[in-house]
Amino acid sequence: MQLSTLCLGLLLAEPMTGYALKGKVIGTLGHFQHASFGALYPALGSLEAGRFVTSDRSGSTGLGKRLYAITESGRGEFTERLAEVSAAENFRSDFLSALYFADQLALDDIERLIDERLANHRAERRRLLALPIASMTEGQRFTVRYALSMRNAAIEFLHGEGRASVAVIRHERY
Amino acid sequence: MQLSTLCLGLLLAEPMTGYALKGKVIGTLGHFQHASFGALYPALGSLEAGRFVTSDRSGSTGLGKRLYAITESGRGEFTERLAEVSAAENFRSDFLSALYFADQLALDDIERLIDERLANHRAERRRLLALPIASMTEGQRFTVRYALSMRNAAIEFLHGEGRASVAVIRHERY
DNA sequence: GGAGACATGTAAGTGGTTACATGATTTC
DNA sequence: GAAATCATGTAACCACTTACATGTCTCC
Repeated sequence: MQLSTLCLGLLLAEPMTGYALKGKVIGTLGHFQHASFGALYPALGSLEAGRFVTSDRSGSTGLGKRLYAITESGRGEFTERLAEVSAAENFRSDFLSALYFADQLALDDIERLIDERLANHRAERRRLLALPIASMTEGQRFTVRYALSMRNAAIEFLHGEGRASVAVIRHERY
Repeated sequence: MQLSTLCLGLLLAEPMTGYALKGKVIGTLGHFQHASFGALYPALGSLEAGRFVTSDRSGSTGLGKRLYAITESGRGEFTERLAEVSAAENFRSDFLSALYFADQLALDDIERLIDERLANHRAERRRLLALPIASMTEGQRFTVRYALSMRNAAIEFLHGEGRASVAVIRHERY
């Protein structure tokens, strides 16, 4: 799903600045989407060009704060785009790519990679657990629980089999 | 990890055509990487320009079959690139993006999305289970088991909580 | 000689990222 | 008045994807 579609959906709830929009994406959709300013502002610009959002500039000097609001046509566009999304997931892992070539890697590097990945998963699990579940819609809670169950599976795997695998590789080598 | 790095690693084992390289990526790294010809041939071209691979054209007429082989400098380059990879994973999900906005979606669409995702996970699990585990290195087996444990977690979640969530949404609406 | 797999490539476009540049507002 | 956070934007680049165009080899 494109960032612009995400913006449309988020603006359904209330008008927001681009900056706030980025915070929302990172904060509440961060477990399956990303956003950078370099992508966000151009996206908002083209959304405005298509009259799917309007923007209200409060300050008049230079770059003022800009409040984006969705239009009627924007609502229609969002509904249309949402109905078209597939159930696809896009997973790319440098971690697994490296481990695939584990036989070319030093044991230290393999262990470092696994520990790093484990730390990342745990940090993300903490973040997910700290989310304000109570104030979310059921759909939003669903995404959090889904992400959580994936993280848990990954942590469990890496903690158990991951270390076992390193032992096998060590044994193969010496 | 870039496609060109992957190619380098795969060519370590034996010289191959671009076509075979793509088959390898899709077949044995498909659970965490992608490859299209439009990306592959330019990548091989720049690898050759950097003298990291050589190519041997067998047929002389037009576009002949081209066997790519890694050079000594290519081996060095691969080792260097491999040592630099981080444990990062890049996960983007249109599925979760849509579910995040479940309150804007018809119940039928929600169910369709979950069923589709479930079918995808199961198909991928079957594919992973059919892989020739015995002839793989321990690192390669590791990536398969990791992917498998993630798929299993997703299937279990969607099969159980997924349906429960739909029931909650249905209940909220009527 | 037709079908289907094998095989190579290009061009245009996409949806970003990274780095940079700037300025406003709040808090101590 | 310094530092941090809030805020907007551009330019260059990147690693792809999609669609297209072409041709070969093998098997029936």
